[in-house]
Amino acid sequence: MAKRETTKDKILNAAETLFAEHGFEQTSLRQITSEAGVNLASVNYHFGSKKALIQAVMARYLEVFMPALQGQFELLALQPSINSRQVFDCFREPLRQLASVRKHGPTYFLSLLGFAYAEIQGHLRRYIMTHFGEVMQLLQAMMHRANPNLSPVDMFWRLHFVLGTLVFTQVSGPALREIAAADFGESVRADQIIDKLIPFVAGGVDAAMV
Amino acid sequence: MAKRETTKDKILNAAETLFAEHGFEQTSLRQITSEAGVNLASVNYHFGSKKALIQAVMARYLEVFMPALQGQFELLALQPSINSRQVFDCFREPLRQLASVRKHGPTYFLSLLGFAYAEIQGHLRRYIMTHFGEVMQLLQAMMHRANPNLSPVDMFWRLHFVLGTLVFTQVSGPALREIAAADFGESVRADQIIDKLIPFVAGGVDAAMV
DNA sequence: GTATATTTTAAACATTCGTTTTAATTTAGA
DNA sequence: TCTAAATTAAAACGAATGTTTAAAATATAC
Repeated sequence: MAKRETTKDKILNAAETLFAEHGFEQTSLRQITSEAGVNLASVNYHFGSKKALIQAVMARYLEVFMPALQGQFELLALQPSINSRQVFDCFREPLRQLASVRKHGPTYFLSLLGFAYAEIQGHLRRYIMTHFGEVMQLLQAMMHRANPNLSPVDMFWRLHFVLGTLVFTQVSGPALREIAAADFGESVRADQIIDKLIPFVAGGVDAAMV
Repeated sequence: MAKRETTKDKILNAAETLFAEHGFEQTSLRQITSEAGVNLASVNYHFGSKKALIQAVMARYLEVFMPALQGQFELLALQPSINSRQVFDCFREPLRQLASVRKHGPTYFLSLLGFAYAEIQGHLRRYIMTHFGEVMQLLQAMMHRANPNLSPVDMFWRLHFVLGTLVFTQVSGPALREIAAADFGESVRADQIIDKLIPFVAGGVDAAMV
């Protein structure tokens, strides 16, 4: 039967694509409703406000991604010894699974996360901490087991450096991929950047603190 | 005699502070002219447009920073062997010298750079490449000498990861410093973050490519 | 000192944005 | 089928933005 796509879903899908490509603030409700083929007012009718729409778009992914990530962490926690590389590799499978949410789910999600952090820093941090605090604590615990010599405050900073790298890469990803393709003749798919990213951040986290 | 501060300079100083604190797009011309105590229209009279004002603010720092950085690179190039850590340490002194431009020059500059990259990616990249291409080529040469085993394309990506880390750290710096101070009781001055950053990025660049 | 050029000022302009309103239309329940 | 609720539609609102205009004020040159 496959019931016809509802207005709410049309908005979510159009918003997600535009948000991932141009950011939240750069995308207007008129662009979204035009792309979705619905009336402008329906966003406020179904979601209440633009901010609530943004949150709904993020939630659709986070509710799939976070439990999957937690599962990976719990699996890794069984190991007798852990290193940073293994912790970051935990992100791969949950990220891949986002393809079930939407065709380009993995790419979209990272891009959304990047813009969310860059544009509305405080809100996203608070949302993640209140809704998925357990996963974040697990991440911290894993990182500490992987690097017990690093002080908590130094680990705090390095984890945010990691986040920064991820965020920036996704936000400026299309432009960088274009340059890389032009300069080196090597075109990198969006979902392959994480293969270049993980060794880098693992190396950074494991670096000696001078 | 210390001639009275001209309108143009008043605008530049007010704009710089507000840009560094809230970003370019988040800062309106009315905020700037109000803070500077000048008329709204004087921005367009003296600079032509907001975009030109942004460029003027950035240029004031880049024209001091880039030649100083080039000097450091040329000094390092004389060494028989080079490692990544030494390359990144080259940024310290030029950054410190920005205090001569303005009281909080070093902090402002990094913050501006962060916002510039996050908000108007293409423009800044193009501006830097056309005006300071020689310095950027020197940086690439230095990094290649420090890590000859890394392919050019991999080095390209890692350098942009580094930039991303820097950018993000500065943009979300105030919020992060606040959290760190609250959670760990350790308050870090803005200009001290770079001490935590350099080992991280050096470790990331030197990581083995799996 | 006067005329010219430069700068400052106040006001309005033209867009764009998220949101609200009000009426029309569709859907669902009795 | 009739009625009430839910949804869609068109239009306008109110606020904010960068920019332009045209007159007033100031500084500069002869």
